[in-house]
Order: sequence, then C-alpha cells, then structure tokens
Amino acid sequence: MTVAQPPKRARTRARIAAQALDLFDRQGYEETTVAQIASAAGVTEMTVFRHFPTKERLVLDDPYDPVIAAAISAQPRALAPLARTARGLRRAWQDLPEPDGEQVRRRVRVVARSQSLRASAWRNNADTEQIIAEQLRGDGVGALPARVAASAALAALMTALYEWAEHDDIPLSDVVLAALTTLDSGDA
Amino acid sequence: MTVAQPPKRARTRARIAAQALDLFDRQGYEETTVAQIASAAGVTEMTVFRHFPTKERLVLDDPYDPVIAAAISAQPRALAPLARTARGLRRAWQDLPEPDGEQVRRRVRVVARSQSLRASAWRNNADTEQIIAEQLRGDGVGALPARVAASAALAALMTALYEWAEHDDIPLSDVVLAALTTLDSGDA
DNA sequence: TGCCGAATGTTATCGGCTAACATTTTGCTG
DNA sequence: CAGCAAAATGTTAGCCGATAACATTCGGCA
Repeated sequence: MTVAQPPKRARTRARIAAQALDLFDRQGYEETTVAQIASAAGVTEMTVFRHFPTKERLVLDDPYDPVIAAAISAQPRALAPLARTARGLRRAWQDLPEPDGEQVRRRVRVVARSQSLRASAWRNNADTEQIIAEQLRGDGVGALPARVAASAALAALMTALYEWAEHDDIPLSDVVLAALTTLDSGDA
Repeated sequence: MTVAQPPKRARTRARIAAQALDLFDRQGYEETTVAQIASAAGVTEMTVFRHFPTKERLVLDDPYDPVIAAAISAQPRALAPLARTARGLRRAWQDLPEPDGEQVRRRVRVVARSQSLRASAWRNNADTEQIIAEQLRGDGVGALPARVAASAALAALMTALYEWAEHDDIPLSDVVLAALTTLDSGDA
C-alpha cells in the first residue's frame, strides 16, 4: 500500500464530515466542539485535525476556480469589468452541475448562520477573487477595477447563496441569476 | 464616582490600542500575541480583554453606519439598486472627514495583510450591509437585490481601501471614487 | 503468517478567551 | 485630609481550537 489512498482513510474522513455537518446543523457551528465531532465519529480529536486542517474546513470547500476564470475570459472585452465578470460568473454557473439540493443547502445554511463562518468563507474566496482579478488584468483591465469587480461580483454571489439557503422554496439558479442581474442588468 | 467615565480608563485603553497597532504593523497580526501587547502596555492580558472584547477589535472599529444609510436614502429611487448604493456611498464619503492619513493607513494595512483580519472585517461590515439593505428595501427594492447591492458595494469599498493602504502615493478619495465608478459608471 | 507503512491514539503545549474572586486605585464626600 | 464606594486592574483556573513529538494499532500484500 504505497500509492493511491486506500478506502479506509476516505471512509473515516467521510464519517467525520457527515457527523460534523449533522451536529453543526442541529446545534450550530460555534456551539459544536471538535471533541464532540470526534466522539460522534468514533475517533480522536487529533484524527479530526489530521483529516481537516481546521474546523472551518469541515464545512468550507471550493473546487470551482478554474471554470470561473475561463468563463470570464470568454466574455467580450468591450464590456465594462463588472459586466464582464457578472456575465462570466453567470456562464460558469450554467456550466456547473446543479448541486444535489438538500445536502448543499444544509451546508450553506450552516455557514449563513454563523457570522464567523461567513467571515471565513470570505477568506476562502480570496483565492477565487484573485484569480478573477488576474484574469481581468490579463484581458486589459486596470488593477483597481479588476479587484473591485472581482470582489463585488463574488460578494453578490455569496449573498445570493445565503439568501437561497434560508428559503426552501426558491431554486438555486433563480437566485444566482437574479443576483448577477442586479450587478449587470444587460442580457447575456 | 458614579456616572461618567474617568480619564484613566480612556488612557489605558489608548495605550493598549497604540501598542497593539505598533506591534501589528511591525510583526504582523497573527505573529503578535495578546500577552505581548499587554506587557508592552504595562498591563495584564485580562485587562486587554476588558477594554477590547476580542483581539480583532484592537484594529477594527466602525462608526459610519448612520451617515451611509442617510446618504443612500437621499438618492433618486428611479436608479437601479446598485447604482443608488454606489452613489450613496460616494456621497457619504464626501461628507465624511478625510481621515488623518498615516494613522489610518497603518491600520488598514495591518488588516489588508492578514487574511483572517480581512475576513473579520467583513463580519464587521455585516451591520453596515444590513443597514444599507434595509434602507433600500424601505425605498421599494426587493429583498434579494437589496442585499446583493449592499454587499457588492461594500466589497468594492473594502477592496479600494486595501488597495489604497498598500500604495503610499495615491490619495484615498481617488481610490474610493474609482472603485465606486467601477460599480456604476454614471455620473453623480 | 509476518512485515511495512498507513492510520490513529497519547500527551504536552500554545494562544485566544471567559469566569470568579481578590486587590489596588481613584476621586468624591464629609 | 481621611475614609469610603465604586471603578480599574490583577490572579488563578479553565475551555476550546490547534500543533508537535512520539507511541501504537491496523490493514493488506509478499
């Protein structure tokens, strides 16, 4: 067993993540202790940290960056930076698979309800923001407008997600679309 | 001594804040320990926490909310939510006193350089964001567009501040104006 | 089966933060 | 100016998240 990760590690990791999400959703993020999560998953605190570098990471993850950058780059350069970013994000969103409902919603809701987690989510977005900004700059936008457009667009997106998570009846795509339209009223 | 706060408390508080800013600026936020701050201020750790509820609050403060809400409300309702917010913020900014340079710049720079502080700054903004959003809603904007516009505008503002803090030569008002113009290209 | 390395457990420690209680300082009042 | 109550600070103890060093168990393949 020298190379690819065996199933055991993955199973433990999944167990921990599941128990964590469960506890977070039921009692709140701050109110849940890593020790609780560990014992719920039949594991030691130490093991939790070996699978997830921080408590936040039990909830926050993000693999979307490349898709987003590409979609933004594909937008016409004639557009204003913000419009280009908004349309790029809209496009990227369409290309992404609609996530499987309830699971994601619970996750987002946990984040939405913890001030500290929302803050951390922002830190998580810093990477994405930088990638967007760099993409814009490479396409001829100045440094400040690039960063501004990127951060504003991401803020809008996050806000949309949080709003969605708290209202069971709205489809995700509608909310995201509406948010991005608030940034850039033009049609795609 | 039953009523108004005597000068001593204020002096101690100021001493702590000053030493903290100094240490943060020189060695970074994460790298500075509350114990260090305390001892630099000739005081106990406990006392630091009695003056500032958390370490973050040694850097982050914000008294601007009311001005902002008023300025946004004064904008014409015919405008799109984002445009109204951007122009309101621009207006509020003009009404505020230009802060006294270096002191503020150091503070912002400390925040800009710490991912975790930037994240916390966002949490700090949550109040302002809500106030802006409520103002917009009261003026006839839907819930989602209101929140989206508020968060996007604030994100833009913060980004401008960070950019400014890292470049000694640019005047603050220029950066802020440029950022808000990226959101809403129309003239005021 | 026996072995090697991966996965987990132990123990100790650090930094931010809180609570309960003791002590000093402050500045007014007599 | 003496004395007193409240305010300000100190002391001690502890919780929680996180990290490090070292020991132990487990899992699968030769």
